[in-house]
Amino acid sequence: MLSQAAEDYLKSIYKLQEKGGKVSTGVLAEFLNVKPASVTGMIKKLESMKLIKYERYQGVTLTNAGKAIALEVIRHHRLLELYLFKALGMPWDGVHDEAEKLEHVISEEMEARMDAYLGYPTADPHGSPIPDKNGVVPKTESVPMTSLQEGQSCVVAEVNDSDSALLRHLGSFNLYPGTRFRVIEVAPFEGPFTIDVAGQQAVIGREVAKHILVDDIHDT
Amino acid sequence: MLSQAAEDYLKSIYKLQEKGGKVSTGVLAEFLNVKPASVTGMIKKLESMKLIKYERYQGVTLTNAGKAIALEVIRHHRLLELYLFKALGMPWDGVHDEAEKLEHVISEEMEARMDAYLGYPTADPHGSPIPDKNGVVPKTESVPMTSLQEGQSCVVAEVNDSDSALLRHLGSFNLYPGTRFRVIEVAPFEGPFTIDVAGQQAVIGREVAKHILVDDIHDT
DNA sequence: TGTAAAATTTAGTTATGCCTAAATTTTTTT
DNA sequence: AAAAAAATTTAGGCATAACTAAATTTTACA
Repeated sequence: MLSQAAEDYLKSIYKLQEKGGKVSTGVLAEFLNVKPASVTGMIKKLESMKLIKYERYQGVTLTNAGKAIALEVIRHHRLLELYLFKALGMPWDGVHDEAEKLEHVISEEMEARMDAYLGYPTADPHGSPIPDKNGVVPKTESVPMTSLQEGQSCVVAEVNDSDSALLRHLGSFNLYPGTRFRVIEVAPFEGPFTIDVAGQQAVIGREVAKHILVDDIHDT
Repeated sequence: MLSQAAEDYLKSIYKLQEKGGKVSTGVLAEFLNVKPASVTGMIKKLESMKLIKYERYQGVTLTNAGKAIALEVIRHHRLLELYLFKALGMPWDGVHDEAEKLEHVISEEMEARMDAYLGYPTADPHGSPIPDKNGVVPKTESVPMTSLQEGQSCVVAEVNDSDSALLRHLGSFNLYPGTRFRVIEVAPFEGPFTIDVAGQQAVIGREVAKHILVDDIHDT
């Protein structure tokens, strides 16, 4: 059985790999909040297990076996988030931390039962796609909110799930996945976005906007 | 934060203390499936944290602080068992293993939400009492099935939750907590019990009967 | 292109919690 | 009460996964 630490490394490598760019020792260390020297150690271990490929001073890549485990953990995480949200009514800014702990310990049986209870969902409460049991990740074609122009309307597709302060902030504007809004104004020089959400105006800073992916864009 | 291993020690000490008799290094080791030498080590650690009291070569006792943690873990375990059984429909012989892992990682928030969902229950699917949030354990006055006489009728109060083969066996006779049955015959020389459960006869061996606690006994 | 800066790896340490084997203490038996 | 048996503790190791500090390799720039 794989350790929780190892599972976290694989999950992190997957996420960083997804964002593009090479997954270096330093980037991984930063992401996992450990020192680079510690990452070197775990990399060797995972490499010896054939879960990643590694070239000294270069970076890591997941093997098929490693990717399968990463996706399994991510599936657990997102199913748990949605389950805790829907079945237990936990707030969307609280489910991430809980899922982070539970994802490593639930059985396949429990995973399957949550999946069935939820009706085989394809996205968690933050809009992130839930890989299916075969490791197939639902396709999405969402883009960062920062690429929007004045006058465009769109639907929130996905928001970063790990920053609960951000999530509470978005919640205060009713900016949940599925919510449609329209860009009223984009302040010049990388300034904030003023948007209209269900008749209410809200001002969203650049940094926040980077963490919001949107979908179904229309020019109005 | 206390390690999972330490929590398991405290929980085990509590359970062994409950059964009466001194909780010696050897008994704890046997119960936890580790070697006595390992127990000595953890005992020292828990003692230094003032969670247990210990006298060399004598045995351990929980302090109030230690007992509080033990009861918290047991509360998690039993709430989880009932939750998995009721909310996710997991079989009663499967919930123990899952709860064993989850009990160490759920938050107080999740505990409270499961508690509310379940209507503040006082017993798990195997009839074991669920301590409340203040560590108060519901009183029960059940006795081992082995103390029954021929002709007596009673209700199943509690069965050992950790032996899933036993649970499946009992399930096949519909012997769940709350089920009433009557003793038809007790074979001599420590022999098996023949009982009547809802019109069906069943033969229950001594060893199995030891793991069944009963309640509400009537002579018929 | 050579040197300084940055990134990475190696070497050695720490903490947890388990193990075995040997030493010690307690209990039981004769 | 002494000797044998049983229980417990000590001593020394192992694996995991982190850390710091020092050495090495790569990259970047002047």
